[in-house]
Amino acid sequence: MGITSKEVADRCGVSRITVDRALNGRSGVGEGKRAFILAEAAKMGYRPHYVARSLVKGKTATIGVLVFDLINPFFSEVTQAIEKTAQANEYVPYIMLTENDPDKEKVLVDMLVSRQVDGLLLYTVRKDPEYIAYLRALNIPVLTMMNRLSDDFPFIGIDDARAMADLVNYVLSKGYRRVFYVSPPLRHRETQNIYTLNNRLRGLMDALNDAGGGVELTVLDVKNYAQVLGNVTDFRQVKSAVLCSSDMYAIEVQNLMRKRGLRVPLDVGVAGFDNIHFLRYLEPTLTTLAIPIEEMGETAVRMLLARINGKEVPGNTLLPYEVVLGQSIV
Amino acid sequence: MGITSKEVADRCGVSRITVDRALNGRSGVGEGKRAFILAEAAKMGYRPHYVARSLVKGKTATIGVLVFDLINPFFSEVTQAIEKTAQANEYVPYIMLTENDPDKEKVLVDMLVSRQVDGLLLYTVRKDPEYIAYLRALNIPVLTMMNRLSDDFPFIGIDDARAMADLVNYVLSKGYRRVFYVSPPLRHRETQNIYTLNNRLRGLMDALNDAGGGVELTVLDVKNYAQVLGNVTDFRQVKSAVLCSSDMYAIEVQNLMRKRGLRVPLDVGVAGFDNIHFLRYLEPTLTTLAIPIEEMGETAVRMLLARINGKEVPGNTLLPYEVVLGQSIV
DNA sequence: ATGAAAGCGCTAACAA
DNA sequence: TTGTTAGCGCTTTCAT
Repeated sequence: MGITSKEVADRCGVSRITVDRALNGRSGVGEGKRAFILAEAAKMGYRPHYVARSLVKGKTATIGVLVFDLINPFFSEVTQAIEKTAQANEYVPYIMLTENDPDKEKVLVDMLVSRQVDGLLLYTVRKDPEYIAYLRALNIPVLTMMNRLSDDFPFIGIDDARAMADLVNYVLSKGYRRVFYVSPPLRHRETQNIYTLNNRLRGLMDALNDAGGGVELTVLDVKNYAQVLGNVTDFRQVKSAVLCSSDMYAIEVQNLMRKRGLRVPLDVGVAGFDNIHFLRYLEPTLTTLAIPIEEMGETAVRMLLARINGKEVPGNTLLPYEVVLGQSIV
Repeated sequence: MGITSKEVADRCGVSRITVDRALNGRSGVGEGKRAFILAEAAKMGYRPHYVARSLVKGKTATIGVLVFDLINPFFSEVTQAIEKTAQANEYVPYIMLTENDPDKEKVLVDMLVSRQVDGLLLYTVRKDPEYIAYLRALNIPVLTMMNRLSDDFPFIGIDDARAMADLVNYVLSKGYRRVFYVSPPLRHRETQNIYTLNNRLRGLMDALNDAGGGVELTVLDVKNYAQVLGNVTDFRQVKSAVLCSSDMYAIEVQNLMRKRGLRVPLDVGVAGFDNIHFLRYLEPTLTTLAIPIEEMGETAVRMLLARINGKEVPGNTLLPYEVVLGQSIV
């Protein structure tokens, strides 16, 4: 295909290794000769062959990244930060999507490891012991994000339970006494990794308990939550709010309410979770919990690269979060 | 690192090549022996070394994908389709973001080629002849998407001009006689590749011309378009609509109007372009132009893989589009 | 400062 | 059916 270092060497009348030294800025080649070689190489359109280099070095300067999808802005935003940070460190990420398919997750990890990624950054949807053992046996750094998997792998995320509790306390402080909680199905607790979702629900429960009762809670972890919510007509009887496990649900709920002619927050309050970039386009502004999405992607990559370079990293990194006071809760 | 095929061979008392044949389903190995080797390999945790294979095959089964960013849903959606299609064909995409930086674009292409991608799929922001010559000299298949670059590289997209014209004709048919057009800056025509944007503007102009005048047009290709639009108070004097080069602008405009207490579409019409997935969460529903985003990503990868496999593909692929009749234009 | 030899893990071509 | 030889393009000893 391309020009090889051998061809450059022949052209310059030196050995391959001398070309290598010149090209990679290593010592052991005279300045004049180095300049000459560089010029010749450029003229010939020489380009280093990363695959060959990887083979001999045993490092590819790639990382494998597994996320849910790219439709949910939370993931596309964190993925963007991951790509940016990797790029800045001259690593290239393999970005692969699991789409909530545990089997696919395993296949993808296998594929990535075959391609000799130097490390893995996982938003995992699995949590079975076989998978943990499998990952451990890979003998490459693995970092988990948001959905914690096991003590074997450093984790980065936020304290979801406390975050949700803080958000709920804020809502309660505004006098809301009836709460609907919208979340994806929480039934598959045993098989799927829903660490994050579980913690958010737990935080909600804890906050309500600590408030000493008196607040009515309805958990809507069903696909047709919109229908169920649509049948509720007496939002104003008790001051009511719909809390959501993510901003995407909150946006849906806001529209649902608008369609029914209900005003947010006058008739019913709404709160989200994540603080995706997209919220800036919404009106009324959404009360939500800000995860430092960009910082998380960036820190995750940095920590993974540190591990790859043999440095130790904390086993548990919880980033700061913030309750965002929007107009949807008053 | 991992187990090599040589180790499996030693363990099985055969030669490396026999293991290779067994593992890759090639002929030239007895069935009993094959089964035995496969079992041993699995037991030992053997995993093919893709880097070594790539080196000898001269193919990496990777493609380089350059897109703008992942924040804009248009790109994250098309990228998702690209990843999915690549994955289904056992290719892995390197997804890299240019963020509208022409210099970065070149650096990234260089990096990808060094990593021996089998082909490139570009949403390019450059269009200078040097770049075209450079890409041609790479001698690997290059496919361009949305922003056409040159006849040298197959292109996939939609007929932006006709699409915009169709959309505008629909708007005019509703009696709108005053049009504001919101677009990113169109000034850097000479240096940046704004093929798509240019065509959309041209389609708008053409449609207005064909309508025989009588329609007032204001092009807002400035960063502070919101301010300018904010100063317009007489939307209802002449039936007015704000058309946008993309849905993201249209969403911003809708909110802008809502903030000012103006009703869409009663006081002013709004139309977007792209039909991003996110629109389903908006109210009132947006009139827009549907690009088959998923189909585009899928077809682009398919065509690129066809080229990689030595097949010819059309130089110009225009996908069907559709005017989506939302509530924001009546 | 320069080069020769060896090898990363795999596979294509040829031999037996 | 099985194995040997050679080599992909590069880099790491070790020698000169």
